[in-house]
This record gives sequence, C-alpha cells and structure tokens, in this order.
Amino acid sequence: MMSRTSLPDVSQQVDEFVLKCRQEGLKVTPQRIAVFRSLAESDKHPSAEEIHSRIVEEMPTVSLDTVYRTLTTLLEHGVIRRVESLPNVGRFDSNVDHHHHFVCTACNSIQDFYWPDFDALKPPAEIAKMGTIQQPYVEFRGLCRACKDLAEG
Amino acid sequence: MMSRTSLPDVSQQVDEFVLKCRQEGLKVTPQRIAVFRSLAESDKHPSAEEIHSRIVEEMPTVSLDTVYRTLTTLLEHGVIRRVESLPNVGRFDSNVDHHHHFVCTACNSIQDFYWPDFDALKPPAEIAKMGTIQQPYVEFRGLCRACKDLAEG
DNA sequence: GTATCTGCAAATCTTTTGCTCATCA
DNA sequence: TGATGAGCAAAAGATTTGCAGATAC
Repeated sequence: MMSRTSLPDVSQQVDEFVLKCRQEGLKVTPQRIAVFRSLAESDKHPSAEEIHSRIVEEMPTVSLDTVYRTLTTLLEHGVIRRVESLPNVGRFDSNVDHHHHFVCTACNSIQDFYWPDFDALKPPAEIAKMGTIQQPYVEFRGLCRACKDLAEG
Repeated sequence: MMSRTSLPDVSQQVDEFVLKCRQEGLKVTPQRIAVFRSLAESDKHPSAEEIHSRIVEEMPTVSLDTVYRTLTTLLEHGVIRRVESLPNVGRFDSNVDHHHHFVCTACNSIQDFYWPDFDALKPPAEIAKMGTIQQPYVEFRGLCRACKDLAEG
C-alpha cells in the first residue's frame, strides 16, 4: 500500500468515487461530489461543519444537513471512514493504567486488555516528524463474542 | 501491572479515590463518590447518562449535570479517563486504506501513518475470548510538532 | 417517469453554563 | 467561615428527521 505523504491525485479519486457510487446504486449529485472532493483534498480529517464551510464557497446553497446526510450515506457504503469508532457519546473508564481496548462495532461494548508485546514495539521512524508520543494506544475493532454468536444464529 | 480480569476491589479503589481527591484539593462529596464508585463497579465503560441512571437509584436527587461536571473534574485531575481521544465532533477521512493515526492532544490534529511491523504482530491470546478482530488500529496520542514548539517557546 | 436526493425548519440528543443555595474542610 | 460543589433551568453545539419540491438516471 502506497503511503499518502505525497499529494493524492484528487481528480482520479473523484473519478473512482463516481464509479463506486454507480456500483452502489447511489445517485451522483454535485453536492456529493463536493463533499467527497473536499474530504479528498484535505489531509486534516475535517468535521462536517468544516467540510460545509469549505464547500459553501463554491456552492452557496448547499446545506449543512446535506453534508451530514452525505457523510452518513458514504460511511454506510464504505466510501469514507469516520476517525472515531464509537458514536458521539462520551464513555468513561476508572482504569487509568496503560491498557488497550477491544471495541465491538455492533453493540459498542468495550473490553480492556494488556499487550506487553505491543508496548515493547518501536514506533516507525516517520513518527518523529509528526511529534512526541505520550500514549501509544491500540484499539481492536470487531465483533464481540455475544454479537458474533447472534450473527451466526 | 495486574490484569483486571478478576473483579477489582471496589471499596479499596474508592478509598484511594478519596485520598487522591484530598491530594488534589478536591472536596469529597457523596455525589463524587457515587459517580466514581459507579464507574469503578462497571466494566462497561459507561456514558454520563448511564452513570446517572445507575446512581439516581440510591441518590434520587443527583442531577445529570452534576454527573457531567464530576466526570469533567475527575478527568482534569487524571483520576479517570475518557475512552475517546477526540472531543465529540465527528471527524472524517477519505482514506479507507488500512492505516493508523497520530492524534495531537492539544490541537486535535490527526496525521496518518502506516506501520507494517505492527500489522505483522500477533494479537495477545486473551483476545480470542473477547471476539473476532476486524480492524487492528493504533493511535499515538501526543503533541504534534507545532504544539510542541509552541509549548517549548 | 420515478425513486432518490436536497433544502428548509424543527426536533433531538449530548454536553455546558449562570445563578443561587448548600456543604465540605 | 470561606471556598467549592450541587441543583435547577436554560443554552449551546452536534446531529437527525419530516416534509415538499427538485433532480439524476
């Protein structure tokens, strides 16, 4: 897999996006293209609000709720991704020890685990350019036992 | 570090909590104890709402905003932790390739990176009991270059 | 032509805040 | 007693939804 430190070819990404939409039975509208292009042009992992304020400049009538709806639709079709794994509700933990999480993508349950082999691993060299690590954290996303059993029926 | 697969001793944790509050100059109130105890008793990483509905049973006048305020205070003093690293605003990514993130805890910027050495690592055995992994994901939390330079003046 | 999408407005949900009274140290 | 915290109510911020008109295929 190619690293994306170099500028991605946005128009090519948009072309692929259009194809993917057709494949998925999604209508290709100017709003959807604008939302996707804005996301593809940015390396800042923007919020819905930020995407909206960026695209209103060229498309003044686009509404924020269309941006939200578009993002949700594209997420559901796997065209884009959300950085957070959990829905927007704060979740808290009285365990302040260094530990990691297994997050169930179906029921949003969270289980703690420890992983000394990971803790011993040396971060990749390119990280030094990004900043100073305070906490290395692993999240395994998947189906928990209960949800898997349910799914397999 | 001890694994917490066995039931933690909640009253001992509450005792430590009381000491920690005194150390930090925080008043020890019944509401704060109730919030902390509820969190310590749970292994479900509950939300503010869930903590509240749990403690109103024994303390009917406690308000939800007190729970929020208490959680915020305890977070600020490092007594508890929030599972998510980012504030409650959805952040999106057009890069659906397998990759990891460096998240700045000061400015919330996010940088992508790739890490084949991690991808090659075998998950700990205890994970099998938890469920089926779909995506292993690493998040390095720390200060990005810009924020670090700012902090160092 | 028709199912799907957009824009608008309003609603919902989560979290924060100002104020006043109560309480812990 | 004096600073800090709690409760109430209202506000703020993020996201979702119902509906009527518009548009992609």
